[in-house]
Amino acid sequence: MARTSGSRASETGPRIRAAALRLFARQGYAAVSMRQIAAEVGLQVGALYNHTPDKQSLLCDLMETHMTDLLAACAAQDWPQDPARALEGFVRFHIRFHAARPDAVFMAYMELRNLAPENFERIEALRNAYENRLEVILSQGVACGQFGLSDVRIGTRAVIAMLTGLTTWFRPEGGKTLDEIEEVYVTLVAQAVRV
Amino acid sequence: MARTSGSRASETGPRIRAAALRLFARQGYAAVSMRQIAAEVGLQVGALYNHTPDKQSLLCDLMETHMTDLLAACAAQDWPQDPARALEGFVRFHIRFHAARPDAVFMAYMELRNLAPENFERIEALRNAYENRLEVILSQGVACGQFGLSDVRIGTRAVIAMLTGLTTWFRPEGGKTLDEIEEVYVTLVAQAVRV
DNA sequence: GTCTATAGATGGATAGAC
DNA sequence: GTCTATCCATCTATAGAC
Repeated sequence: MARTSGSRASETGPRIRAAALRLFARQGYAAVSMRQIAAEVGLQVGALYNHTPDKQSLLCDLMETHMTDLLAACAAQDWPQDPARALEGFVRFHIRFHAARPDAVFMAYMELRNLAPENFERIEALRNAYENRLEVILSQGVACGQFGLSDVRIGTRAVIAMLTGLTTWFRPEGGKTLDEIEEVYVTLVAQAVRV
Repeated sequence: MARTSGSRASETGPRIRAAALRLFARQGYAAVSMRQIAAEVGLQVGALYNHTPDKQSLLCDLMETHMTDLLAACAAQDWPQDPARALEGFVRFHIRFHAARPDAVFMAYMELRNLAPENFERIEALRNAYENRLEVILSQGVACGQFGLSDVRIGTRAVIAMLTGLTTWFRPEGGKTLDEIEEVYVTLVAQAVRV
């Protein structure tokens, strides 16, 4: 209560996580040291351990936060009954959500193998829950004859890979706006699965 | 000439590279130690340095070998004049080549950021040369009115991402054979780009 | 809650004997 | 060409002063 020293103490945790996210995404979990994270935040190494039990927990927290944010945002969307319209909505939602947080997406994709086994299982379950949203849409479209997909499971993975791949090359300063790219993807996906 | 000691000395280099490839793909470059690689081959650490100047060169060699193999195989294909048939050929070629070497593909994709800058540039150029093969096919299809793609550059990247994503989940022991999966992808891609 | 200091382990890479 | 032994840097995590 005596000190007001610049910022609330409770903001240090989030700042550490933000720095770790940046660094993990750019250099990879194994290549980033706790010292580097501390320096990025303006702390000494020891101080980090007031905010996380260890490096692995830091990674796991970031991954879990990203996945639960994704699932929450996905659930908050309103999903049209019509499969074709739902699919279009999914493509737009996925692109916008992922393009808005490239670091988290990149990390979530690349660092799965650096999770301890029990952490991996939990994160993997969250990921499957998300992909299931798309799989249900494709199934419904096939069931009612709107989509001509010969294998829903493969189609789901193909579409997810195509959409997520966008974040590996999209740069806001590039020639195309995100809106323009979104339109191209909407068309590509819609045509790919139609009868 | 005196010793025949089990195997030719000249096979040690390839065995080191094979072990490094396996480990880099499974755990990531930064997470793998030279001691681990040596143990996998049945050597002590110091002996590795008779076959590679350092760890970075080992990674770079593996990446470059993979990319030049890919380009050579791609050039050896015979490519139909007709864009639709060429596109089908590309999909089949890409899937087969990549499914046959999942470790190399995974490493080539994940470890780009661990290359020293000058190495990165060289590998990136090789990658662009490969993607250009697809871009040319799509351009020709658009030019002659067979494809309805609204942006060739985006389409190229979307298709590559979709195809390469296959290697992150395909397992030979899974329910589908590679041939079956290949057919699904051929259809998905052909439909995605048609007018 | 952050600091300094350090423990204890492990990393890449080298030297010299064989 | 491989071994043993080692240098030296760096790493994660902890201890204790403030």
